[in-house]
Amino acid sequence: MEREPFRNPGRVTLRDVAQEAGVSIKTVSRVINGEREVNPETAARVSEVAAKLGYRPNELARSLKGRRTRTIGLMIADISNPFYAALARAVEEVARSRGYTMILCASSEDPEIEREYVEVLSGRRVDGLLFVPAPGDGSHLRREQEAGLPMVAIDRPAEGIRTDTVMVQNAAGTRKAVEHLISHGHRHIAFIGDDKRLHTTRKRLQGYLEATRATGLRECFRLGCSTTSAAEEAMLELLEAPDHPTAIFAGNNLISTGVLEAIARAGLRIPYDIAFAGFDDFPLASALRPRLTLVRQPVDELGRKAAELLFDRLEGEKSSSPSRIILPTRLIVRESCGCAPS
Amino acid sequence: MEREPFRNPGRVTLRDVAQEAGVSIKTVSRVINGEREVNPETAARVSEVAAKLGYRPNELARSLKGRRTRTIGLMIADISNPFYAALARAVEEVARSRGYTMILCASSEDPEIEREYVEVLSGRRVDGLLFVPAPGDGSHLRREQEAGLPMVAIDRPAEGIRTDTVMVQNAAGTRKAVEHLISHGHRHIAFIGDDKRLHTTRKRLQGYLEATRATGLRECFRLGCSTTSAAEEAMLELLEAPDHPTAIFAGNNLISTGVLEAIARAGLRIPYDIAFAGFDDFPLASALRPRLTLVRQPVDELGRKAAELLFDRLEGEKSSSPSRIILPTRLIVRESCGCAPS
DNA sequence: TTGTACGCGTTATCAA
DNA sequence: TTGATAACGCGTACAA
Repeated sequence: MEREPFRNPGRVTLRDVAQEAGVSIKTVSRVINGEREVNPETAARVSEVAAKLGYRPNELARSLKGRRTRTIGLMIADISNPFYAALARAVEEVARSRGYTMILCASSEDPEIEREYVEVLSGRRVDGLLFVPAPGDGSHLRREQEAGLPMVAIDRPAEGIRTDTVMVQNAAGTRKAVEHLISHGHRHIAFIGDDKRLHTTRKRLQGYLEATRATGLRECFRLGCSTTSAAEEAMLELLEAPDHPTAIFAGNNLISTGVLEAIARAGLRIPYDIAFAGFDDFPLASALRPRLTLVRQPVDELGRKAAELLFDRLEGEKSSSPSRIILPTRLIVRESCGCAPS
Repeated sequence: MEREPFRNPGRVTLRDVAQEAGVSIKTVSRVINGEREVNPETAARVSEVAAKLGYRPNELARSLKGRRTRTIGLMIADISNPFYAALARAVEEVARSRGYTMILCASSEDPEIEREYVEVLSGRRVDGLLFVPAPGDGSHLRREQEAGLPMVAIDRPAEGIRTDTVMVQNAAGTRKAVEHLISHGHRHIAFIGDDKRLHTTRKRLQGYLEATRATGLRECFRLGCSTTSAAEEAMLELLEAPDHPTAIFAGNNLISTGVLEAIARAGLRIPYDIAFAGFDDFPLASALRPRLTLVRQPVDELGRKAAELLFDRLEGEKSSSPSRIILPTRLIVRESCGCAPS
C-alpha cells in the first residue's frame, strides 16, 4: 500500500491546489503570479480553488529561490525610548510602503547583543540593515558588509567601519541652546549628558563647551547618565552646592525627565531659580508650565531618510561611496529658558 | 566546457564549505549542528574552514525543511505611542530570550492594514502572532487560526473570533479613579475617551459611568479623541461652558497630554480650578507639579504574559481552550486629584 | 496554453 | 564515521 508522504496539515501548497484543480503545479504558479499565458477559464478555476483552500504562497521558498527576502532589520537600543520609537515608526512606514517587512532588534547599547543580532539577521538573510550602532568597535559588522549586506547607520556613525550614515546637528543645536541661556545672563550653566562613549553625547558636550568657552564661562558637566534616575541623582547633586548652576542643559529626553524631577524635588522654580533647556522635543513639552525650551531634532526625517537611503542602495546601485547626511536641528524657544510667555 | 552553475557571490553555503574542506555536505551539516557522530579531527577542520569562509546557515532553507521559522509577528497600532512601545519592548525581551525573532507591524487601528499584514506574516510563515486587534470585525483572522497559527490578543479581545487574550482591568481602574475624585467633593466630573469602537474605551467609560451613576452625578463625556490635539479641542470646549466640570478624567496617555495642554492654555490651575486624573502612568507624571494622579496598568507584564502564553502554546500543547487573562490596574494617587503633597 | 525537470540551501534517511 | 539522495515549496528553463 502506497503511503502518502507526510504533508504539513494546516499549510496548503501549490501542489494541493494543483491536485484539487486538476492542473499542474506550474499552472497554479502562473495564476498566482499573474502571468497571463493561461486560459482564463483555467485561471478562474484555479483562483477559486486557491481561495477555497486558503492558499498563501510560502515566501520562504520564494526567497530561497530568488535572492531577496523583502525583509530589513532595524536595530535600535531600546524601543521604549520615545526617540527610538519615533525612529521605528518612520522606518516601518517607509518599509511598508515599499512592500518590505521589518525585524525589530534591541541592542540595549550592548555591542555583544548587537553582534548576536547581526548574526541572526544575517542568517535570516535580511536584504538590508538599519542600525543605531552600539558604542565601541563595530568591526564585527565588516564581514556582513563584505558579504554584500547594505547597511545604514542612524543617529551616530559606526566605529571601525565605513557605512552610510544619517545623523543630526548635535553640536550646533546644543551650542545654540546654551548661547541662548547665556543671552539670558546666565554665567553658570551645567550640562548633564549620557554615556560619554556615545557620539551624540560627545558632540552635544562639544557644543556646550564651544558656547561656554567662547564666553569664558566656567565648565560644569556630568556625563554617564544613561537613565532618568541617574540624571535625577546627578542634578540633585549639582543643586546641593551653595553656588549651584543657575541654568541647566539636559542632553536628551530621558535626562530632561530626571532633571525636571530633581528640580521639582528641590522645590526650585523654573526659570526663576534655575533655567532649563534640553535636547529632544516631546509632546508634553508645550503642555507644561513653564513650557520647555528644547532642541528639536527631525526624528521622523532621520528614520525616513535612512530607510530611503537603504532602499535606494538595495534596489539600485550599491557601488557609490558611503554618504553622510546631517540633518538640521532647531532650537524651539519657549519659556523654561526665561523667555516670557507669548 | 562544463559551466559552473551561477552561485550567489557573497553567500557561502554548506557546499562551499564542504568543497573547501574536502568532505561531503552532510558532514559539514553535522558539524554545524553539533551532532557528534563525527571524527573530531574532521570536525575541527570543517569548523575552521567554516569560520574562515564566514559561513552562516541559511535560516530560510532550514525553515523550509523543518517546520518553524522561530519568528513571531507583533502587531500594534502605532509604535510611537509609549504604551505600545513599552509593550513591544517586553515582547522583544521574551522573544530574544527564547531565541525568536520579531517582525513588527503597525496597523494604525485600520482593519484593512491589519488584514494585509496578517497575510504578509502568514506568507512569511511566522510561528505565532501577538496582536492588538484593530477595531471592527476580525474574522479575517479565522482562516489563519484554522490553519493552525497560534495567536494571542493583547489589550483587547478580537471581535468575531475566539483567541487567547491578555487585558487589564479597565473598568475597575477607571471607577476607582473617578470615585477618588468624587471623594474630593467633585460633583461634575467629565470623561474624555478615545474612539468608542475600542474595547478599552468602552470599558473605561463603563467604569466612569458606574462611579457617577452610583452617586447620582451628572454624566459628561466626550469620545472619539484618538489624537492629542483632538483631546485638547474637546477639553477646551468643555472648559468654555460657564459651569464647566470641576474634575476631568483622561482616558489614556495621549488624551492626558491634550487635556493638560488645554487646561494650561485656559490658564486654569490643577487641582484648584480643576482636578485631574487619567489612565496610563508615565515617567514624567511624578516630575510635574502637581504630580499627576493616574491609573497604572502593568504594561510590561501585559506584553510578557502575552508572549509567554504564545510561546507556551507554540512549544507545548495547542489544544487547551482559549484563556483570558485580566491583569490588575492600580490607582497611583498623587496630587492632581487634590490630595496634598506627601 | 500547459507541463516536466531542475535548483535554491538545508535536514533526514539510509546505505556504505 | 561518512556520504549519496530525497524532500521542503517555489520559480525558471525548456519542452510539449
